[in-house]
Amino acid sequence: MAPPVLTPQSVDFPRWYQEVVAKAGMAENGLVRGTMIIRPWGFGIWERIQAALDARIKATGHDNVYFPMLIPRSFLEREAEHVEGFSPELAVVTHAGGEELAEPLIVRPTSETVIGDAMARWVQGHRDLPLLLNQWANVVRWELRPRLFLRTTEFLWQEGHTAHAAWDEAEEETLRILVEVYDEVIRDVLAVPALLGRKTEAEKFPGAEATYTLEALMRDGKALQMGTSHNLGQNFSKAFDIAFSDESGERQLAWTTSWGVSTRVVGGLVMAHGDDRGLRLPPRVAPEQVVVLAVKDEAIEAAARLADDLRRAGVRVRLDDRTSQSFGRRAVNWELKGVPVRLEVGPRDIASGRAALVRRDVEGKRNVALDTVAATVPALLDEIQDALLADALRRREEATADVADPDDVDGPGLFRLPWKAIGEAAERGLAERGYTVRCLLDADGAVPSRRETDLVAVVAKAY
RNA sequence: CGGGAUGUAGCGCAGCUUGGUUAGCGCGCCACGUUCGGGACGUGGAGGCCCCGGGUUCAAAUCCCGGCAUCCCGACCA
Repeated sequence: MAPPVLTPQSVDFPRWYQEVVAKAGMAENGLVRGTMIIRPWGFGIWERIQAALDARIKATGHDNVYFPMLIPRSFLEREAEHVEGFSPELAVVTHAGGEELAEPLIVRPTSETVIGDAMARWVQGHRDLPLLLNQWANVVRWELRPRLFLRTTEFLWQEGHTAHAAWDEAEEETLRILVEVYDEVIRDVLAVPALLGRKTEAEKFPGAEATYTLEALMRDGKALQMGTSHNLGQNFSKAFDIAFSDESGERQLAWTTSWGVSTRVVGGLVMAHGDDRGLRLPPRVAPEQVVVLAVKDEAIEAAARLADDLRRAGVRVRLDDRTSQSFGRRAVNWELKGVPVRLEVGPRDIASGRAALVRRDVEGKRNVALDTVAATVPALLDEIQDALLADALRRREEATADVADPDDVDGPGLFRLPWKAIGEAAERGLAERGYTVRCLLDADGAVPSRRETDLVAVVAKAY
């Protein structure tokens, strides 16, 4: 037996993560500290996520736009909490064109300010509302401790920015994005079950009135924020004068929202599903859903035919006919990359009209008929998609404990306890021990409304 | 910004203490052959500003001074 491909998760989870990201060909460090080179396999996964998000963002009525990456420093300073929140992590351009700039430029850490400025011009009357915008962009935040995908200096994301005529419309928008866009993609595409809730005052976005979040459990018992949606109230419309004339001709300030999902979710996908052999990709995000592996030269032709059948059945398929490499090496490699299904075709299979089918999500191989298997694969991919979600949900349930008191919070996993039992003082106490309130839920485990008082806090260590 | 460590081939490392032939090993890469149903093996080969700058010395990867970069542990975060 060859030595293990990866450091086992149980031995050193962070090391496992770094190794799997590198060996699966997902990403590596860039030349500048904290930056990331996303390799084809990693970018392929991101493109699938991006497509799923983009489709739902458009389906809910938003239009894509693009704003510049450079922002005058004075702009950021308009919203007090916002500057305070971001100023430590800004990258600033002080020189350009061979000269020192009169006003330094900020490389955007997020775009509320520039988009707010444009909105102030674009919104004049109530008929201009709601204004529903989204942009795909890169942003820069000078993070102190970067980790590939999870926290990089520069990252890719989408940021939605909307303006509304009334508070409840903004609130509705904030929650619609959370539920109809983010949760759907994270659950149905990434097969990651997330808890949807509200952030505490301590954890909310700088400048927001309320921040909603999707929190997912990773395999080491830590939580990861997969996305956020903010109701900005009138904070930014005050700062940027986003105002409109209502039906009665009164001048009113608009209510705005912003929301984002970043390349961080790729890291979440890795840590939610990956095992000691590598990635386990849900079929809907897998750049290749099936690999047909020709065991020997004599089998290449039959393998190619099978790959064609699969392609016609609508499956993203890759033919591996690199017979100059050993079978074992290739098998290990596809497992590292997490391709959901592998079909092995060798001379012995051809002789008996079959192929060996290997699912990445479960142990074992089984024989299937070479000429009919293609037709059954789409249903099998759905089954794998569901199985990964079920597995992640089961893990989360097993790792969730109900406790009565902050002092009972100890060890990995999620802890549910009454928010009243914590409060803002104990929240700081938990933070000293490395725990944060990930989100607040209502008594039924749903997103709490603004007025609810009987809240449940979910506490965990987080990335 | 504090504490710790490291910069030598694409990657992982040895050599440095005690300066001295042509700087070495494993993986990877290239060629050929034998292999090939779970990380194959043999033979041959390519690949180095030993992080940068200065100093000591007949002689520096090795000793000294300065710089830069990266990694790990804490405080900030999508």
